[in-house]
This record gives sequence, structure tokens and C-alpha cells, in this order.
Amino acid sequence: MSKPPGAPPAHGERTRELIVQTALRLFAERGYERTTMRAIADAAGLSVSNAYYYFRSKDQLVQEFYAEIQRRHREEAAEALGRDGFVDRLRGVLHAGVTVMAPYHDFAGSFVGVAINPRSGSSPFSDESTAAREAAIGLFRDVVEGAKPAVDRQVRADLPELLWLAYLGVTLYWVHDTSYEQDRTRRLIDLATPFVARLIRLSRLPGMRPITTDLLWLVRKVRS
Amino acid sequence: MSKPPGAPPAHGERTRELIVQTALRLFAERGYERTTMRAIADAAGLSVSNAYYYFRSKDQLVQEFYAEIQRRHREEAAEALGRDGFVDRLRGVLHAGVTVMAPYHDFAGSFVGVAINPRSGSSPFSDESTAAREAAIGLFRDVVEGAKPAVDRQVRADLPELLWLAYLGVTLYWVHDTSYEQDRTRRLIDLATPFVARLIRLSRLPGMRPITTDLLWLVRKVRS
DNA sequence: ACTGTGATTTGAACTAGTTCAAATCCAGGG
DNA sequence: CCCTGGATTTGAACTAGTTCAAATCACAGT
Repeated sequence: MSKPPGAPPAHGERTRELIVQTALRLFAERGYERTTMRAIADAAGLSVSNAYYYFRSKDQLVQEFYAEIQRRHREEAAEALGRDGFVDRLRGVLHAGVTVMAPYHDFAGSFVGVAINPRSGSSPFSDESTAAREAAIGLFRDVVEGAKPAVDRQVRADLPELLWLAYLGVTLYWVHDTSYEQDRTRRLIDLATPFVARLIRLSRLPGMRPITTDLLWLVRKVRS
Repeated sequence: MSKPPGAPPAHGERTRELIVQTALRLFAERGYERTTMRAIADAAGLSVSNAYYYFRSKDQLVQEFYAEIQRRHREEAAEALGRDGFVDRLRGVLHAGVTVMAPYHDFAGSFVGVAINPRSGSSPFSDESTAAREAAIGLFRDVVEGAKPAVDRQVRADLPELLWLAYLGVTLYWVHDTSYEQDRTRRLIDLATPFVARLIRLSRLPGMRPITTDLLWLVRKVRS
């Protein structure tokens, strides 16, 4: 799959990286649509068709973008994952996500439009992005597993994936959020996080058990 | 805004309608991407630039598509809205939506991709589609208002919008549903509908009141 | 140094959405 | 009938993503 770590990167590898970095910079500077493949190639100092030698399409550059964001998200979330309480951890991770995406807000809509398409390969549900998806869900697994006091065992297994789905929802909300510096999304996170925690706690109450069980059953049933 | 009803449609009006019908037919036949503006113009017997005289962009044809689907949805939902129970009404309306969208499933992803983009104007949240959105929410208002026994007053006001959001969620699920004839989406509807009803009923229990209130408060707060 | 081979690189061409300035059409007023 | 102004219609051109066949390069083996 990859070279022994520490080996100097092959020429092709460096060119590839150069293209990604150039693309990301231009995306942030002028947005997605207005960054043409020709502009990327020019800025990177090579020909358009050469860029296409490394990336099948412009969409695939978007996938690289996701991968990069993902890396930064984990980095930015590290601090929050050092805390104890479930709510603090979840809130921190969600805010970290919004923070790393912030520079791209103006045109993130184009990305989401690409990503939502089931055929696009950069869809978070597609086979191609299995790795990225696992990584993202892993982040929320960390949120759940590391919480003290521990999260109810009944929901622990399914919670990471549900939280990841919720995070996709937050992203969708964020994309449409036109408030100053996306403050509304920040507020949504602050308000919804303790609410989620409360629901989880509630699910333990005797009267709620059957409902929780049913919901989890529904989730599992519907997942495949 | 419009002519007196019954007046014979102007020439421009007929041309416009011809383009929409042709486009919809080709969309269903070959999908969105593979239906070129040139093909639409050819099939309708006019020049490409003439089509652009009536529609600012290909995206705008997608908006016409939504409007048409919306009309058919209401038509298809009529029967379900003749029933009494809330669950039956809601389930019927959701199934009706899936039914009218079915012929377009293979390439609906492209449409959703266009629609999810906040700038695109065909986003369900955009100003341009206020009318369509109101109509869609209206459908769910009918679901709620006409139910017997009546839905709890506490949630009645906000429920239509929430159900519409849930419907968008179902649509998203449907778009990604690769099961035969989208059976999984059908199942999701069948399973989730009574669950929603149960939650609403639960919200009346004394212990739940504060949570319900909080949730509705959150919804209102976050909406603007 | 020389050559064959696979990895890179490139210019030119193709496709499809979009724009534009120049016709063309058409109805109402003279 | 002719003229005029607005509504339609059009061919040609522009842009941007993508493809392709033909160089060019780099290096392993001779």
C-alpha cells in the first residue's frame, strides 16, 4: 500500500502533494467553482493534463480536501479529548470540526453538493471513502469510550456512528448558516450537546428502556 | 403576477412549457448529466440559446422539476389525507413522496447535489424556493391538522416544519438507498412513523414536559 | 555510452454549459 | 401597406472539465 516510512518521497509523490496543496490554497482563496483546473496547473507550474495524470477529476481533489480536513479535525480535537465529561468531549469535538472548516465556509456548499451525490465517490457513504468514514467515526468512538463517568453500555456500541451522523447534520446546518461567523451553528452545538446527553441518561429510566431498544433496533435494521 | 385564468396561453408560455416537459422526459430517460441542453433543445425543436432565453441555467430546469414533483406529491397524497389516524396520514404522505420520486431515483443524486448547495437557488432553504417550501410544509400541516384524534396542542404548531425536515432526511436516505426498488426506505418509513407518534404521545407525560419544552425551544432558537 | 521500458508530461482536441450581438418575428399605430 | 419597438430566435464564440495520442524523461540492464 505504501512505502517504508522515512523513505524519501518519490518524484510522483511530491508532484501529487504539490497539486493538492496548490488546489487547497486556491480553493480557500477563490472558492471551488472559480478555481479552474487550468489555474491549479498554472499555479503549480505544470500542465493541465499532468494534473489529470495524478487525479482522475476535479471531484477527486475534493476528496483530498476532505482527507486534509479530517486530519486537522483530529488535531484540533485533541484537547477536547483530554477532558472527562461526555458533554465536554462531544461539544469540544464538534466545535473543533466547525473551527477547521471555517476558512472554507463560503464555498463549502459546492463541496457538500459534490459529496451528497451517492455516485460521486466522495460521498461519505461510498466505498471509496470507507477509510475516511472509519476515521471520522473513530473520532466519535474516542468521545464515547474515553468519557468519565462511562456512557451507558446499552448505547455505547451504536453511539459513535449516530454521533457521526449527527455531525454530518451539523455540517449541513453549518453550510446553510449565514449568521456572522456561523454563530448559530456554535449555539446549536452548545444547546444540542447537553440535550443529547440528557436523552442518553433518560434512556436508562425504566419506562424508557423499550423505546431505546426499539430505536436502536430501528437504527440497526435500517443500516442495512 | 399571472394572467386571468382561462386566457389562452401566450406563445412564450407554451414554448416554456414545452421545454420543461421535454427536459423532464429526457431526465427520466437518460438521467441528469447525460441530458445536455443541446439534446433538450433538439428534442424540443429549437436552438440552445432559445432555451436559455426561458431558463437562466440548467439548474433552473431542476427547480421546475421540483415544482412538478411537488404537484404530483400532493396529488398522490390525497388519498392518505382522507384517513383519520396521525400515523396513517403521515405514513401515507411519506410513501406518496417516495412513489412520485421513484422514476428518478437513479440520478436523483445529481439533483440533490444541486439542491443542497445554499447558493443554488433550488436549495429548499433559499429565498427563491420559499413558495415551494411553504407548499411542502403545507402538506405536513394537513397531515397534522386533519388527524383524529387531534395531535397534542403543545407540538402542533412546530410539528409540520419538523416533519418536513424529517421528510428531507428521508429523501436523503432514499437517494442513497441501493436496495431493490428502495425497499429499505419503505421500511424506514413504516418503522419510523409509529415511533414518531410514540414520541409525540410520550411528550405529554408529566416527566417529559420539560424536555419537550426544551427541545421546542431549541428548535425555535436555532431556526433563526 | 546505449537501449528498452515504464513513469511523466504535454499540446491539442472534445464536450457541454453559458453568453452575446445580430437577426427575425409580430402586433399595434400611422 | 409601412414602420417601429418589444418579444423571440439564432449561430457563433467563450469557458472549463476531461481525454488522448504523442513526446519526453529516468533509470535498469547491457
